[in-house]
Amino acid sequence: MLDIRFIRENAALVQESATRKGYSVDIRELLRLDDARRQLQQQVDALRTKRNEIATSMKGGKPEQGLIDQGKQLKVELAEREQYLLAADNEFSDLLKKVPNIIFDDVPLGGEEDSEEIRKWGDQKVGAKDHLDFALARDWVDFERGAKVAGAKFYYLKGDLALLENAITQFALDLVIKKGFTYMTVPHMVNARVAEGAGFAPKGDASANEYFIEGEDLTMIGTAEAPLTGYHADEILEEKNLPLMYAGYSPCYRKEAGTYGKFTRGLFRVHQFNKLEMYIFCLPEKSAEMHELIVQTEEEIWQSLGVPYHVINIAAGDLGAPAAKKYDLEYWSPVDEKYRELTSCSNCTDYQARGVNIRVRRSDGALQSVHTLNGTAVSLARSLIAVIEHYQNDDGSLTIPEVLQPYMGGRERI
RNA sequence: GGAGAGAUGGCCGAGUGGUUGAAGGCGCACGCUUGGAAAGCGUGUGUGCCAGCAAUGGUACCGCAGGUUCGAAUCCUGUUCUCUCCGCCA
Repeated sequence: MLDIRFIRENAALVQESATRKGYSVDIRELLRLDDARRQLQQQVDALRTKRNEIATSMKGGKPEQGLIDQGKQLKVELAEREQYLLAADNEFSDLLKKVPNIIFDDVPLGGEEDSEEIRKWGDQKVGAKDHLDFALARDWVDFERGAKVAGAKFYYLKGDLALLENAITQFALDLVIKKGFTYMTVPHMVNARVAEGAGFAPKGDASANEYFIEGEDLTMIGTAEAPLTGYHADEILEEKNLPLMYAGYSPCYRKEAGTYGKFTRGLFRVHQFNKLEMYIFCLPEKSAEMHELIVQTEEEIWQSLGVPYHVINIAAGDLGAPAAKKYDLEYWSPVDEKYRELTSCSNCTDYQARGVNIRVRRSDGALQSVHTLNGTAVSLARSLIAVIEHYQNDDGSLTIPEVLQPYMGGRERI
C-alpha cells in the first residue's frame, strides 16, 4: 500500500508507474474519493465536538432536558454522517490498495521481453536430456501417482532425487546463515490481512494464484514471503536492530491456472514445491544496498553449484504490485537452449511494510515505515531441473556437484 | 471440540458511567548532583486521522465489532486471541 500523502504530492508519477506496470488504476478518481472522505471526516469531527461539549457541560450536574434533547438530535445526525464517512472510507481504501508501488528510475520500461541483462556467468553449453525423461528413467519422480492422489502437477520425489533436494536446501541454508540470515520455519497459511498487506490478491480475485481455505480466513502460502512479511506486523522496530535478515523455509502452494505446455514440462511449474526464501527488513536508505546483497547471495549459490546463469533487471510491465525493482536469476538450459527463471528478488520499499504496519523508530525518535526485500535462495523443484540438466551423464547417472557431496554422505554420483 | 479465567500505553499494573489519554511503577530521554559512574532528585515521555506555514487545535483509539446512554475503558451482546483444566492426537 502506498502512502496517500505521497500520492497526493506525486499523482502524475504514481499514475505513470501504475500504467508502466500495466495496472489500470485511476489516480484522479482516487484523489477525488480522498477529498470526499476528508470533507466527511471534518463534518463528523465537528458533530462529535458538539456532542462532547454537551456531554461535558452536563458532567456531574443535574440533567437538563434541553441539553438531553439536543444530544439526542446530534446523535441522529452523527449516525447518518458516520455512515457516509464509513462508505467513503471503504471506497477510498479499496482503490488505494489497488495502487501498485512506484518503480525505480533504473527499471527498464516495457514487457517481459524488455528486461535487461546485467551480468552473466558460465558457459552456454548445448545438448542434454530433458530432466523429466531423465528422472523418470531412474524412477526419481512420479507425476502419475501425484495426479491420482492430488491432481495434475502434483508429484512425488523418490530416492536419490529427494535426497538431492535435501542436500541443495541444506547447502543453501548453510550459505545464507553465514551471510547473517536467521533460519525460520513459518506458518504455511496466512490470514487475509497479512496476505493482502504483503501484496497478494484477495480471496475471490480471479487472478489469485493462491489456494484459499473454505470457511476460514486463511490462504495457503505461495511463498514464505507472506508469513515473513507478517512476522513483524504492527510492530515498531528499533533502528539499532536493523537490518533484520530472515531465511524462511516452506512449501509453496500455487494454482498456476492455465500454465501448461512445453516450457512448463515436468518440475518447472508445479502446484507445490519447497523453497528457501531470504527476507530483509531494513532502513529506507539501505534497501538498494540490501537488494544487491540478496542478488549476490543468489549468484554465490549458483556459482558454487556450477550452473551458468544471467541476472536480469525485470522490466516494468513484468513487476508485481509491491516491487519497485526486481532482479531475476535465470539459469542457462542446455535442453531449451535459453535462459529459464530460477530465482527472483524484489525491493518492495515501504509498500508491504505499510500494508502490515511495520515501522522503525529512528534514533532521533521519528517514526518511519521500514523497507522490505525478498529473494529466493533456492526453489527446489527448479533447482533440481538445473542440476539434472548440467550434471547428467550418458549412462543415466548424475554427478553430484562438489559442494553438495558433503550433504549426500560423500557420494560423488547417483 | 467442552468448561473456566483473562486482554488497558514500550513493559508491568490501577481503574467508581462524566473530573481518564488514562493513577502508580518500570523503562527511556534530558537536567541537577558526582572526579567519573551508580544511587538520589527534578522534568518530560503514545499513535492514527483532519485542519494549520507553524505554534497548536479538533477527533478517534483501553483485543475487535455492534448496542444501551445526553455521555462508555467502565453496562449489554457477539466475536477473536491468550492462559488453565478436560477430550482428542504426531
